[in-house]
Amino acid sequence: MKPTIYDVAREAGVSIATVSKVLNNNGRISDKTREKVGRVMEELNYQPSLVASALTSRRTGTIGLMIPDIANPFFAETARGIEDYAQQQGSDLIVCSTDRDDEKAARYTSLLLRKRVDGLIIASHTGKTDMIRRLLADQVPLVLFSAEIRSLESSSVTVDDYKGGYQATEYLLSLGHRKLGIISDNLPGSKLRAEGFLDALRDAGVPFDNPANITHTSATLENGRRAAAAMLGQPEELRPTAIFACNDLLAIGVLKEARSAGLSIPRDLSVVGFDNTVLAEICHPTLTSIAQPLREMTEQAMILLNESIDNPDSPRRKIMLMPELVIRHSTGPVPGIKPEERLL
Amino acid sequence: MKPTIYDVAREAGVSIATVSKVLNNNGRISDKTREKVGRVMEELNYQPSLVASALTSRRTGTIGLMIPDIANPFFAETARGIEDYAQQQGSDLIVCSTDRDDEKAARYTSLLLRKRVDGLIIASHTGKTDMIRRLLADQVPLVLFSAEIRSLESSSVTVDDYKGGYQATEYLLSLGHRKLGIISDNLPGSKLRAEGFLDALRDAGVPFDNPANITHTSATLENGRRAAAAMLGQPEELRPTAIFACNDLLAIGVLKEARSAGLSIPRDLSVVGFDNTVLAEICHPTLTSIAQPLREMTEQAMILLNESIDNPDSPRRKIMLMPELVIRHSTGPVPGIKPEERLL
DNA sequence: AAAATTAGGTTAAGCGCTTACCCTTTCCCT
DNA sequence: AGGGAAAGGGTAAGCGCTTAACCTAATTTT
Repeated sequence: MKPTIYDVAREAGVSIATVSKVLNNNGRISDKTREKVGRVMEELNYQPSLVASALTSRRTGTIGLMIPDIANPFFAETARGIEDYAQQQGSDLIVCSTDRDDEKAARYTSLLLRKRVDGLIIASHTGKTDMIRRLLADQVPLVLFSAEIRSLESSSVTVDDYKGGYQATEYLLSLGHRKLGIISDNLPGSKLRAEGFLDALRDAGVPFDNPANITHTSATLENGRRAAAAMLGQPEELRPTAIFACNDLLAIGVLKEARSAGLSIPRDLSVVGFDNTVLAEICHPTLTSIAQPLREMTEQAMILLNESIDNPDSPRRKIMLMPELVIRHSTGPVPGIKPEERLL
Repeated sequence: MKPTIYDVAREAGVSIATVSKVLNNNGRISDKTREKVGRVMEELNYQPSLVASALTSRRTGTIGLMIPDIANPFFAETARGIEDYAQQQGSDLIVCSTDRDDEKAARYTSLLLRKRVDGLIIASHTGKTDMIRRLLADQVPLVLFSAEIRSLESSSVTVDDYKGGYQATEYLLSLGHRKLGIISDNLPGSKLRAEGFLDALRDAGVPFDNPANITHTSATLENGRRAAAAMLGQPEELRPTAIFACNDLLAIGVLKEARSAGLSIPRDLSVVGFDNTVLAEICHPTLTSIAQPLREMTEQAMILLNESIDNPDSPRRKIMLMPELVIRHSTGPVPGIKPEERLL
């Protein structure tokens, strides 16, 4: 049997309260006792049960992370950031892949609540607000990650998606592109990215009048390919010379399709992705992408979560961080364009 | 305050033992009582505390997963497989990224033990056996994943690394390649892969006498590049026409380096990777790779772990699964080779 | 009809900690 | 020297469950 606090107390000739105090380093304990108890702990290889301690102290030291899929690089990187931060404060992470399935999310949420996790970071909501609304009402410490819900008063950490879309588009315009395409997915953030795209065009006075050059789909490589195939299959005068994809996977699909259509990148087509995952470095040519400042985002998320854990009715805060354009080799100027025709 | 089992018992007019029994669906309870209690639980939105129940039942329903880095696609996919299986049985996963740092691993392990996880899946050991040996001695249910330790009597699930290396090499030989290179990393499994490589050459009677064509390094894209640069920089007669890299990341480094050296793949160079991660589909050309049967592996790992949890002194088992060659576009015949010169 | 089962609960003792509160000593001040 | 404060530690009541043991009434067996 694993030794308990009673065993330690007995061996050290003190009460369990004393042991508990040296364990948690509080209360008044003389150096001598502290040392003796410490020694006994070593001898017995005592591992205090955090489940017992959680029962009394109401802190489990574990936080739940809800994401669509841990096998998706963007979320794996997110998880890593949060894990590192949690680890620093002695907590750890239960990872829950929901596949954006509301029922699965509900099951997981319930499990996490029964496990009495200290808090939740949710990066997988589907837009259905009722479950989150209920959690909030129940005072469950929680922060929304990477996608917020405007109608809800919840803490959140996001990147400025609108700005990201705007930025990507501005950049493509500056390279001389005038016929642009956009492939968006069906997530909340992507809507904003698309808005940014459209507004950037409008602000530059570049018309966007070909409905075939905007596609909504879900984020897979194959869908990216298909969407690109449709756009690139148009007659030359309609076909875009640059495509903004709302995430890296879609963008890489575009890259692949372009190549098999015999186009050279970036000469014949420029492509910008979003998220700046490892994939952007892996593919060929390497992908220009809008980076989410993941490390800062995860750090902020943990800060907000901690606030909320320490004081359940501390004010909720929404934090929005700036995206950053990372230029690689999938983008280039429109061939033959004269410098003065470039924007900016 | 969250309702407890006492609240439910009081409202339902029964004892807490009864509530516990309907909760766990054991003991003898009439349908009427069961229903009434169930109704009260709903009304109160009762969420039984699994931490309290863990304290008595000695089952936390959580398992610890130790991996080098959750942001590494191979381990993220592993985690997903284990998570899915765990979820089916109502458990969940604490993910620990150790960076293959023994001290970090020790800290995490201790945390997991104090949290009284039901068992450990370890995919991150560094070859230092003492910590694992101690865990085993302490009867901690555990299974080694993806790399075993021959000297230890521990359950494990691995792919046949030797066979994988052999298979990759056989395939390259069958394409007519005779000057091969290998880039290995410093992990236990990779040694076996390299052995398989060398034995395949020996068995085919193909000499491997150029020490410059074997490199050991750690698994990063950049290291793959560097290693490839060294090999490809040799005079034509020494330079390999095919390279086997012991994991996908290294292989992709090779792809990149080859391209910037102006080589065309697979015409001028064939490349085989290992692990068959998503990256193999992302890169260009897509990567021929030795696949680990991840889904079966994670399933087996969970089966072994469960056995060990249910009966701590059930016999340990080592399971080795077969790798599979997945042919994509990074490999091809040596140019100009006649069919009869090919090995089969 | 008496004895033996069975169904359906209840009682109470933990599980291994934390913590408010209390009790001695010892020390310091005046 | 006497009194108060501080230092060091102990007591005991939970935290919210599970489960062995037990009890009573109803049902079955012979």
